[in-house]
Amino acid sequence: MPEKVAAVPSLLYLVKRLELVIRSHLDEILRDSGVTTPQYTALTVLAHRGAASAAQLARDSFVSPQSIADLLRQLERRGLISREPNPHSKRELLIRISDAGKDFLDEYAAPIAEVERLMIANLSPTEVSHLRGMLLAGWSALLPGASRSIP
Amino acid sequence: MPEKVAAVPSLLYLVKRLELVIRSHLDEILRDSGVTTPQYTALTVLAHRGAASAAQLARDSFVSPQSIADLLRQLERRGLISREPNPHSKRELLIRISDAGKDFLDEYAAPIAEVERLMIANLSPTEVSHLRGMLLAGWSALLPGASRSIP
DNA sequence: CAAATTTCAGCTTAACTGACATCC
DNA sequence: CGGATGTCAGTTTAGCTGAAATTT
Repeated sequence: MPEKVAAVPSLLYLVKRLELVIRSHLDEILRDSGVTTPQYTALTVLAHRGAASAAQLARDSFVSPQSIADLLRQLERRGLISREPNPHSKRELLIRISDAGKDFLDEYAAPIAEVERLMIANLSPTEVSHLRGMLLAGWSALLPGASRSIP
Repeated sequence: MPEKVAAVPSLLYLVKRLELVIRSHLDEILRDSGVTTPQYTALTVLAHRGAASAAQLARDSFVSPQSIADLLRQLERRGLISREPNPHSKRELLIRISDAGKDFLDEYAAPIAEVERLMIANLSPTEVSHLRGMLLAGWSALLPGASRSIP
C-alpha cells in the first residue's frame, strides 16, 4: 500500500507558488491604480498582439467568453481599450489597447520590470534563457491537442 | 520617446500563462469531484507540511486570513480536513488533512501527475532539475524581505 | 442548418476591507 | 498593552452555466 502523496513539491505546485508570489507583488504595485492584476495582464496581451476579438482573448486565457466580457467592460469604462466593428464581419468587435492604455502600461512598466529583475537576480543570462524556453515548452505541451503532435 | 512596452513576452507573463494552462487541465480533472483547484492545492499543501494554522496557510499563499477561512470551511464540510485545538494555545486551531482527504488526493494523483508528465515530456531529466531549481529560486527571491539577502 | 460571436441573467468561489473578541 | 489568531459582516472581481440573438 504505497503512499501516493508526492514526497516532493510537484512542478505544478512550484509554478503555482511562483505565480502566487508574483501576483502579490503586482497587486501591491497596482493597488491604487484602479486596475487589477488580471486587467493589467489583459492589457499587456493586447499591447503585444494588437487587435483581437473577445472570443480570441477568452480562448487564449482558457476562460469562457463571458468571463472576459466583464473584464473588458471595465477596461473600456476606464478608456484603456477601444472596440470597433471588424470591417470583415458585422458580428465581431475588434478590441485594441487605446493610447490611454499604452500610457497606463508605460506608467507601471518600470516597477513591474523590477519584479522580474528581482525574480531572476540570482540566475545567469544563460539560465534565464533556458527558463524562458522551458516555460514556453511546458505551456506548448499542455495546449489542447498538443499531445497529438508527439507521436 | 522610446516605446516602453516590452517587445517580448515577459517572464512574469510566461509564468502566468503556464499556470493558466495547468489550471485549465486541473479544473477539467476535478470538475465532477466537488473540490475546486484552489481547494485541491490547499489539500496538497496540508499533506506535505502536516498540521498548520489557518494564519500560517494564509501567509504562505499571500492571501488574507479571511480568504483561507472560506476555503477551509468547505474542505471541513466535506470532511477532507480536521481542526483540533492546539494544546500549546487555546486560540490557535491546528488544521490537518483527514484520512478522507488523503484518499481524495490518492484518487486524483494519477491523472494530475499525468499533466505534469505531459508538461515536461520534451525536457531531459537535467532540464527538469534545472527548471525545478529556477522556479524555487525565483519564488525565494520574491519572498517578502528576500531583497535584504542580496547585498 | 451548423458554428461562431456577442450579450443578458443568475450564480458560485475567491479574494478583499473593516471590525471585533480573544488569547499569548 | 501590543501582536497574533480566528471569525463575522459586507463588498468586489473573476470565474462559471444557461439561454438568446445575430452572423458567417
